[in-house]
Amino acid sequence: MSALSIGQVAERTGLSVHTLRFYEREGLLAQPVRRGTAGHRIYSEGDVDWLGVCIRLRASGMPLTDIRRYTELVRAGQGNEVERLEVLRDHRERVLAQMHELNECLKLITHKVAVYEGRLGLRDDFTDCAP
Amino acid sequence: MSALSIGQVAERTGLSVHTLRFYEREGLLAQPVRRGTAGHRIYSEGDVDWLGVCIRLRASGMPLTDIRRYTELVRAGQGNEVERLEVLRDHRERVLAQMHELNECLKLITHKVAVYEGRLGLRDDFTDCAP
DNA sequence: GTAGAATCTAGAGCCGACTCTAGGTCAAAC
DNA sequence: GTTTGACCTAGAGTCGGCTCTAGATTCTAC
Repeated sequence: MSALSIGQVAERTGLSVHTLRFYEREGLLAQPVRRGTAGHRIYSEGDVDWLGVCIRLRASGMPLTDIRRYTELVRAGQGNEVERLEVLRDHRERVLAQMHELNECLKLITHKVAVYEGRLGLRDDFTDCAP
Repeated sequence: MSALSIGQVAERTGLSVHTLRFYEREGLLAQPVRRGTAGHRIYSEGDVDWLGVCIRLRASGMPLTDIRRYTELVRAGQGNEVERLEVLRDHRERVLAQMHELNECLKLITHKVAVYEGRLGLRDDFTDCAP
């Protein structure tokens, strides 16, 4: 199984080494990272995969505390699938809501862009700061 | 023209009075809020509309500094449509990127939800009514 | 006219999520 | 054999975006 240094993982994930250590302290890793000589972290491919999941969850707005909770459930092993499902479903709801919100915003922006393009392309008509 | 107190605007927009004052300090309002006797703020319907735009922009992840920049352009009046367009188009790009990211996350979650649902559906044991 | 609610300003405090610093260990390259 | 660079820990600092406090004033209802 591959063994990666924190620097290599940083490069692969796009997270800084600082952030990787920070995430570990925060309990976001499914299992404690292996250590080599002098206590250097040794990441497995599985660790990197898990980090990938965390990154996705973060990018979609899940707070660290929720990611930690989910991680803890996974770490605890089988028997808590119902709770994991709950966490995931809750987050899915929030993601969907967020997508809806983004869509509304997109409509607004697209409208405004059209207004300004029209104004520039054709002639001045004064529909100023209307929403 | 309607005249609203800060409390009424708070109720309408869902922002707190604190946040309304904060936004004003931060220069997010298209024009300075009118003041009544004793310096109490008097918001117009237009102010509320503009706040609605700000709220949308915030909800879609635009930082306050960018909203302020856009506000300043609007406040400066006609002649800077090109710059306004640039701000809007840039943000649209970011919104689209964010939607893409959310979509990826949604796929991941949906997949995981399916996995857990499958696992629960197949093996029905004491994981059923877990607290 | 007085109690209680709403408003004002200036400024402090808080929270999440990093981000960086200081001071140290260690392996390998020159 | 020392210098370089990647790594370590503990803890401090930063930043964005609010959120709250203190102390004063003013509006509203009785």
